[in-house]
Amino acid sequence: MLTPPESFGVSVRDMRRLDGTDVRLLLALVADPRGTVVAFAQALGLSRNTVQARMTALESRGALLPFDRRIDPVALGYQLTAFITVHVHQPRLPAIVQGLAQIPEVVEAYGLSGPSDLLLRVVARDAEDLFRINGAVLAVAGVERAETSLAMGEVIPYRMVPLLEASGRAHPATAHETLG
Amino acid sequence: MLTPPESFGVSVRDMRRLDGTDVRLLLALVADPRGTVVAFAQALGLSRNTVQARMTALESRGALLPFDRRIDPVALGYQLTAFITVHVHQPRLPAIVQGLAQIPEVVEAYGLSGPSDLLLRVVARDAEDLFRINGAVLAVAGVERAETSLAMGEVIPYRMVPLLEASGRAHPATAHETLG
DNA sequence: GCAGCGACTGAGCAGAATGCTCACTCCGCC
DNA sequence: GGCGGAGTGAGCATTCTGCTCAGTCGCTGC
Repeated sequence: MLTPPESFGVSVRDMRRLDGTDVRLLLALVADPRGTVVAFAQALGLSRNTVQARMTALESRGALLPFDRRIDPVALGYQLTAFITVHVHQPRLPAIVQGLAQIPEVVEAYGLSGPSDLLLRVVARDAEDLFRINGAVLAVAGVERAETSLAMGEVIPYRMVPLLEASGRAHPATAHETLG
Repeated sequence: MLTPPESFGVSVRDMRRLDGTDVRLLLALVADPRGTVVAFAQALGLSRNTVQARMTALESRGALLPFDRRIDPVALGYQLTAFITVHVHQPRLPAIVQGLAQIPEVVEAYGLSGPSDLLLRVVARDAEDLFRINGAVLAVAGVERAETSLAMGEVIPYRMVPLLEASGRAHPATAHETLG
């Protein structure tokens, strides 16, 4: 895996990769999601101006996913999480997805390669609720089989920090960075 | 069964359910993650004071998940997402989880009921990278089998709004709420 | 070698938001 | 009837934001 021709900084607007400064900013954001621009500027040893520019750039570049992601279903009363692998009549996939999207408890769905076609992440208030939801999934026209696995525990909570750190090492720094 | 209570992240938090006002605030937050307290107060027809109190309450209550969740792996150069179901030697589960946690690309992991023991969400830069990661998973002592399914598409992007709306209808309002 | 360009900086400024406190009002509850 | 929780409006010092401008630095292209 080669590093791109090493111009540093984000010169191209559509460039996907973040440079070291962006990564450090994200790390700071993780440490204090509601921190002020001023605080980050100080923490990163950058000027307020720069941080402000980077922040808006991150947003407009789509490096930040929607806020939905930060809402804990448990707080809403959905204590259970389950994963449902779904086998479908493939030609009808689009309609099936539409049908599944009607079920609020389906909080995420991926199309998969391999033996099963779809992987759903669902949340439920309790076991009975999960049973009902499972039924709702099966009721979607085109769904041929659904296998539910209850999440017994989130053994590794969603995390991006290790990747950020790896990414930071890969893109060491911009010209102006002198901090370790 | 295979649940050492403490090692699993999903502990029973003694959080009260969110009331209608909290839900409306979350909805507003989804609409504008960086919105100011003042703006939300106006949007919800509440006083600035109240919104401020609710916001801090939400945070301290743990209704908001870490910021990690909002970082898009694609922006970091991880173009691929895959799900790996893992069968393990169950008595060694805690050590296995520890081992898996060493792999940065494993961004999330759940203990499952049912045929497989673990479900991993992994990200990778490309196919070759995914192959390497798959190897790393298999190399963890105690892992007996791992089946990788590549995510071909995020057919339903992670979403909480439908649940919020349902939740809002379920908990109509607090005593002071008169707004629709 | 020099001009251009992009990234970063420091300064400045008006207006807005924050954090906090206080006094007061509702409303349900024991 | 008194209490406590939740909300309100006001006030105030401090801080942050959003924006602009002029200037520096280092690479890139001519």
